[in-house]
Amino acid sequence: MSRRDELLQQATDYALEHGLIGLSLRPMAAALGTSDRMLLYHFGSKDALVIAVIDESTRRSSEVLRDLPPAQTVRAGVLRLWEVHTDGQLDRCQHLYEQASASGLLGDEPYRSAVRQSNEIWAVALVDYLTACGATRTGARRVVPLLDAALMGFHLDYGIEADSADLRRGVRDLADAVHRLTE
Amino acid sequence: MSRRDELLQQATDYALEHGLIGLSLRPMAAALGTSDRMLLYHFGSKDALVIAVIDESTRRSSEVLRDLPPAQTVRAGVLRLWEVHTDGQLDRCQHLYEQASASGLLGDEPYRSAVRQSNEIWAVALVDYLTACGATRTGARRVVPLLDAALMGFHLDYGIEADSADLRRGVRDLADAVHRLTE
DNA sequence: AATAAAATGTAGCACTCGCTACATCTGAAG
DNA sequence: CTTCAGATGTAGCGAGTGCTACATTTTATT
Repeated sequence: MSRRDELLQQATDYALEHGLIGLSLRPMAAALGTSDRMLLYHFGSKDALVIAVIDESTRRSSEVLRDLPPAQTVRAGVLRLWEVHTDGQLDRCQHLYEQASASGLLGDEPYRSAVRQSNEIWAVALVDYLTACGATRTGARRVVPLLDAALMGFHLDYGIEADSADLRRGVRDLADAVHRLTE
Repeated sequence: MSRRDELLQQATDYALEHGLIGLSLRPMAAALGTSDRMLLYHFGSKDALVIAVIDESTRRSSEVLRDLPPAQTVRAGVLRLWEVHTDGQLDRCQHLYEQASASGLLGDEPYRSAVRQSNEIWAVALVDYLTACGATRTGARRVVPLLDAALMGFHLDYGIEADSADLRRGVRDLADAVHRLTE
């Protein structure tokens, strides 16, 4: 593994823990046991580093989805998806995506492009998982926009305290709706 | 209107246009025809100013919802809600909320508290609108978590190009699901 | 008009930011 | 061993940050 790749792994870990918003090179470099100078040497600029981190985070999260054992039904699959969303690895990746997305809201680069690409990869992974749970491919594709939006919305609204009765019922309602739409 | 209130209105306008992330006092003050010194004098600190701006934005958006003529059915109401979401005033308020929410994801104050309060006010406004569209109060309350999450998710995913076929179908699916759940 | 209080302007402090110039070190090829 | 390119350390630049000290002007009250 090249030095750049090593640093990318560590930088992604750091960003997943500390967030993208307000990220600055010097504290990150210190935590990684290197210097801002080296990060810029290997990545070219802060923007390029941020893009690489977003890409790596997207890669990791879709890998999680690919390795997730399919559920018996689409309804169960959606419930499982939400469980995974609130669980360590994916939770942080989702945070990172949401931060990047919010940062790109007004069209600011590099977030806008990075987020769009990330979103496409994620949508494909979602479709694959739903089909593995028994949905037709067209049905899965049809329902992914709603599913993705609702999952992200739940995650953003209840991000910290992911354990309210309202939330649980909301997720159940979502699972039912998605199930019905893929029949 | 006190000087503070005048400045708050202008500051909110500015934040709605330029975003919360990376907001800094001096450019904002210059655009408002005042100085960072004065903003800090009237609001005490940047954090306090940001909180005030979030509150004002929340007030404006729930006012939009309160003044929105009810639709004939819940389904039509949801479609109307999405239209309003992509339309000038509310669109920007939603952007601001999403930026604040993303900033508070890891628990950072003052965003965390401000966002929670904003979210509660918004949920109440949503319930009121749904009931005005013919939903029962319990039905509306039940479905608001899913509705709010999905609307925000759509907004975040398709924030810039709010005109794709996928998105339109997603919104229609959401409207159907919400309609069914409030019957 | 005198006085207190609120509002504003000026200047700057201490700090962080991304980034760069330049020197140095390391390790493999010739 | 020499050479030379890639990797790293040191130091610092110029700009921007939130915020403050202090003086001054404006406004309202007695």
